[in-house]
Amino acid sequence: MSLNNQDLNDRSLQLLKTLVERYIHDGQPVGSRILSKDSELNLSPATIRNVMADLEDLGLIHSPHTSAGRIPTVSGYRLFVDSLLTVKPIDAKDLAQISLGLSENDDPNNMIGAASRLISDLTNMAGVVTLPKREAVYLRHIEFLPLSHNRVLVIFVTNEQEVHNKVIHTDKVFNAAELQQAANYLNSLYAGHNLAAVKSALLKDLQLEQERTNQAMLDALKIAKLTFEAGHQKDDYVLSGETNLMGFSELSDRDHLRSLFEAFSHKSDVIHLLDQSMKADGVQIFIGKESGYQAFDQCSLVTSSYSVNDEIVGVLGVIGPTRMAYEKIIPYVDVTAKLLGAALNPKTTTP
Amino acid sequence: MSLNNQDLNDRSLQLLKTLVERYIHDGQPVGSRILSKDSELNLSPATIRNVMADLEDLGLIHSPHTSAGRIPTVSGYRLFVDSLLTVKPIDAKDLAQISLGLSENDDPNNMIGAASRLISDLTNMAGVVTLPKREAVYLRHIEFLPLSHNRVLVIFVTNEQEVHNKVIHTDKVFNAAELQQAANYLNSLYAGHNLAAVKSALLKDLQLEQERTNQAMLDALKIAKLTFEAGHQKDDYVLSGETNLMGFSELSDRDHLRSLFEAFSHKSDVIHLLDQSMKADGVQIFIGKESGYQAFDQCSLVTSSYSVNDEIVGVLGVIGPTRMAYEKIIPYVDVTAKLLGAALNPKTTTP
DNA sequence: ATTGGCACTCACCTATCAAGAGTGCTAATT
DNA sequence: AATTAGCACTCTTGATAGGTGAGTGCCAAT
Repeated sequence: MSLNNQDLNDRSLQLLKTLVERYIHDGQPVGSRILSKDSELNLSPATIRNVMADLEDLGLIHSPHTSAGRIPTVSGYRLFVDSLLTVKPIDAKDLAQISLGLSENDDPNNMIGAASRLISDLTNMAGVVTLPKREAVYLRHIEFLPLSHNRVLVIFVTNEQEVHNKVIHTDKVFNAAELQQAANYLNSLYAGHNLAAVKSALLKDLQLEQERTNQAMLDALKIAKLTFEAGHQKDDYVLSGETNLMGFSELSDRDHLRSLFEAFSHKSDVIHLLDQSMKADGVQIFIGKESGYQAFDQCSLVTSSYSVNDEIVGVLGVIGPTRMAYEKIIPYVDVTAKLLGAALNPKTTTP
Repeated sequence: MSLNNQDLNDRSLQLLKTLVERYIHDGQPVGSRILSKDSELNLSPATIRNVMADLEDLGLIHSPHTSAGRIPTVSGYRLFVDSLLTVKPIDAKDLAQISLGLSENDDPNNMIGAASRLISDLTNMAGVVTLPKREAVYLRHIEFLPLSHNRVLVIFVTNEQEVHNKVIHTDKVFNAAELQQAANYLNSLYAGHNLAAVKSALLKDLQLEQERTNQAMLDALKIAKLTFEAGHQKDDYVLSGETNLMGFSELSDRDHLRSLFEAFSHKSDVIHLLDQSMKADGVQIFIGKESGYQAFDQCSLVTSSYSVNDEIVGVLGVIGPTRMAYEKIIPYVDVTAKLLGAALNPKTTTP
């Protein structure tokens, strides 16, 4: 109704704030009487009703039915978290729990799982953390082992300590010694180089070598080509505490729960959402249908990217009902993401 | 009431059978009138009622309330699946789907996931497959890479193509060359040997070497000890189609669903159950509380172990409501387990 | 041994009613 | 001109009551 500037005065905002807080707190539609007592404005319920009617015209709140109180809409929540929210500092005990929980691990993969479990336990909602994925991934070491027939097991290490393995099918059958030689050759040639660079160098070298007809090296390059040609990056995340979501009455409708959990198993939708918050740093919030996915209808997603060496490598987040205590959740997500990044940071290098 | 032999005549059993079938089919308590028409015995409802009263005394069926029909108890189901069931042959199209689905993969881990998804899709319930775990696991190849400080990345391959990796902390700092030498030494010493044997040999060799004071070899053995000392076998399984379970009205109670899904995430209970069916070969069935776990109250678990080279290495199963179509599910589980075993069988070895 | 008949039980559906919470509007108040 | 009291109205919620139908257990007849 475009009453925009006129009606969004301090008082309306103040009332919207208390309304949202109150609704988040006890899940019941908030009526004028309650709001009149809850806010410190000393206004009569009648006045409050007028203001609420305005807020409803603006699409910030709405009534489930005539004789119920008001509930924030998505826009209402959005305004609330963007401008009205006063975040609470994180509890010292919880902070300690996070640092401790993250310091217990060496293996990055375990660390991701630990972070996911920590944030889910602390918030009593679902925790989700993407596996770290670096832009610059360099090849550290490669190794081949012969399998039966013309199959070869490839093991290669990237970025300090990330181990990958796959099975490739070669044109001819190689024995262990030949493969060892190929690996040595490739390691001397490409170790320490960016993987993207390796791939393009590979094609060039392959052509060059083809002319020189050094069979052993040619074979090595061919094997390497097979190794790196298919994308081996698996976008994935670790989810914990999904079952916490079953405790929330607003999500406990069976079909709703089902589509939510189906989204969790298919992963692609969640990945896509998380990828979006990968771009920004700092905390990002998706409220209800803002995400664009039907399954997340009554859910909000609070995320923060985490960084290793000032490079954003992943996202940590919490999934819960739209009606969640944002003022607590936001700092928890923020801090956990920061601590996770720090914990993943390789210890100061020494030779 | 120990009327055992007398009352469990063919007629009673026949009626129990049709009762269970009917209940499985439409989920409603079965009354005497329906049963009278359903069974081919041409008995009046009154007679049926007498028989049902006997079956109830024997604890095979029970009434949810006075004026409802009868439902099988756990014992009733048990008797049904053990003695009364006539399994249906598997659908040819589905059989083709299974073989096809399992033949598309090279990586054993992918294959497990595929099997889990296949069985869950075909049965419309939850599919679960344990990762294959061989009794006899032999060391194939070991490799070390230096990390920062005194940390070393260990990669070792067991059983043809299973790649493991872990980070160990050594007493002193090693460089790449030293580690390479150690790996060579250990490979020459232990490659091809059973892992258990390697572990014990390690301790012996360590003592021997300590006297001879060959530092390089001593170091190698020490590193190996660190590598193998902590149990690195991770009992795990791949679960698919959990969300299918949300569609069954008898499980859709929120708390029930929650404890079920919590059991799925904690894994240990499920693992324990699956381990039990690892011992037997052929299809095993746990009905309702028979499993001993509260969470599986209204669920049945149909499992079959699967074998590679005549050695049982894992379990494939289906989790669904107690009221499931056993006559269809059983052969599906059976066949899928067999095909999975076959698909995992390493191709006939050639040098 | 089987069956028809009959009284009885219980879940389930529907209608009705009263209470309570909350609203919107209007007129009075500040 | 903003605020408030008052009032009629709406809609949910919970309790109560009646009716229906499916199904049972038991008894007497076949």
